[in-house]
Amino acid sequence: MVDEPGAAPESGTRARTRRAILDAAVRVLSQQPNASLAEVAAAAGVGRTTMHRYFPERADLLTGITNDLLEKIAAATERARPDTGPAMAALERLCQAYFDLGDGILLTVNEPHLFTDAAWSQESETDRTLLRLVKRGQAEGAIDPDLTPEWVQNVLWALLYAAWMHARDDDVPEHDALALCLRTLRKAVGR
Amino acid sequence: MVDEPGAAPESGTRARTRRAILDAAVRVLSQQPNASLAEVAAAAGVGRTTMHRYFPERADLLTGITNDLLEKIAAATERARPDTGPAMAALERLCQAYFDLGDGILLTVNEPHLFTDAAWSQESETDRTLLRLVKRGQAEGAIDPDLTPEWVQNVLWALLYAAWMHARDDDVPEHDALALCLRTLRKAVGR
DNA sequence: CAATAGTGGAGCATCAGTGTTCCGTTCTCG
DNA sequence: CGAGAACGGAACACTGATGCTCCACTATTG
Repeated sequence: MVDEPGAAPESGTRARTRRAILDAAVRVLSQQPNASLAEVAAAAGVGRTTMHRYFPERADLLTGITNDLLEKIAAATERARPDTGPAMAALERLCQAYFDLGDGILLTVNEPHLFTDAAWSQESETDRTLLRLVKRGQAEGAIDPDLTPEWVQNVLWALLYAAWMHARDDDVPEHDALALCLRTLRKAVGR
Repeated sequence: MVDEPGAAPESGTRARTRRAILDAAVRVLSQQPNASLAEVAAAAGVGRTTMHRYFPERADLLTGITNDLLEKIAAATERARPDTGPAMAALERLCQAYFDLGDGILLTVNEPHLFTDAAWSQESETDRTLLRLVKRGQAEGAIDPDLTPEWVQNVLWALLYAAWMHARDDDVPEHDALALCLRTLRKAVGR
C-alpha cells in the first residue's frame, strides 16, 4: 500500500513490525480462524501491547489484513500480465501468481466471514480483469464457452484452495500441488 | 444414525427437535462459523435451555453435527452406487449425491476446524470408496492417470464447494450450478 | 552520550458466551 | 381427562477475550 495521503510515512522499524504482525495474523488465522489476539501476537513475536498500538481493535487488524491481501492480489494480477499472449497461458500465469500468495489464499477463499470490510465484497478491479480475460479466452476459442466467466472465476479459486490444502494436509510438495492444480485448471476450463 | 446400543430410543418429539437443532446448526454455522449457541437455538426455534438438554456443551453439538454429516455422506455414497457401471458415470452420480447435501458441504469443506472429533479426521469408509472408484476409473482408462486419487478427491470437494458458493452468493439456480459443476468435473478429471 | 522511538509486561474493567439451575407452562399420549 | 414428558424463560456464576493504561526497559539515531 502506498502511504496514505497526509499520513506520515512509517519508520523502518515500524513498517517491519507491522509486516511481522500482518504476516503472522494471516498465518495463524488461516489455520485457526478463532485464534485470540494474544495468539497472533505471540506468533508475531510481539507483545500484546505492541499489537494494540498498530491495530487498536480486532476489526482494525482484519481490515489491515484485508487491505494487505487485496494489494498482494492486485500486484500478483499485474505481474501475471493477464492481457498478454494467449488467454489460456495468461490464465495459467495468473493461477501460478495467486498460488504464490500462500496462506493468504486460504483466508481469501475460506474465511470471507472475517472481512466485514466494504472493500472486500465489492467487485474489485482484479475481478474485472479476470472476467475480461476469461471472456477473451472464450472469444479466442481457447476457453469452454459453456462455462460462465463467473463460474470459471470460482473454479480458479476453488482449485487454488484445493491445491493449498493438498500441500498442507496431505504432505505434498508445493511444486507438485501447483502442477496438479494447473493441469486440472487447463483441462477443466479449456475447450 | 441407528440407536446406540443400550440407549433408549428417542421419542418422536425428541427426535424431531433434535433434527431441528442439528439442521439449524448446520444452516447457521455454514454461514457464520462463530455464531453463538443462542443464535443457533433461535434459528432452530428452540429455547437455549432446550438445546442444552440435547447438547450439554458446545463440543457435544459439534460432534452431533459431525456424526450426522458423516452419516448423511455415507448414505449419499451408498445411494450413488459407486461400484456400478462406468467409473466416470459413477463419479458424477457421487458428485450429484453430495451436492444434494446442501449446506453440509460448506461446513465439510470450509470449516474442518470446528470438528475436533476423532471420527472426522480419520480416513472413513467413504474416503476409501471414493479413492477406490478413482483408481478403477484410471484402470478403465476413463480418468486421467496423471492425477493422484487423493487430488481427485480434493478437486471433487472443491468443485462442490465452488458450486454451492456460486449458487448462494451469485444467485445462480442450484440446478445450473450443479450442471456447471458436473461438466467441469468431467472435463477436469476425465482423460 | 542524550533524546526519542519503540517495545513489553502487569494489571484492571468490561463484556459476551457459556454452563447450569429452578420453576412454571404447554404438549402429548395412555 | 390426567400424568408425565417436553419446553422456555429468568437468573446466576464463571471464564476467556478484549480494550486500555501505566511504567520500565531497550534500541535507534542525531
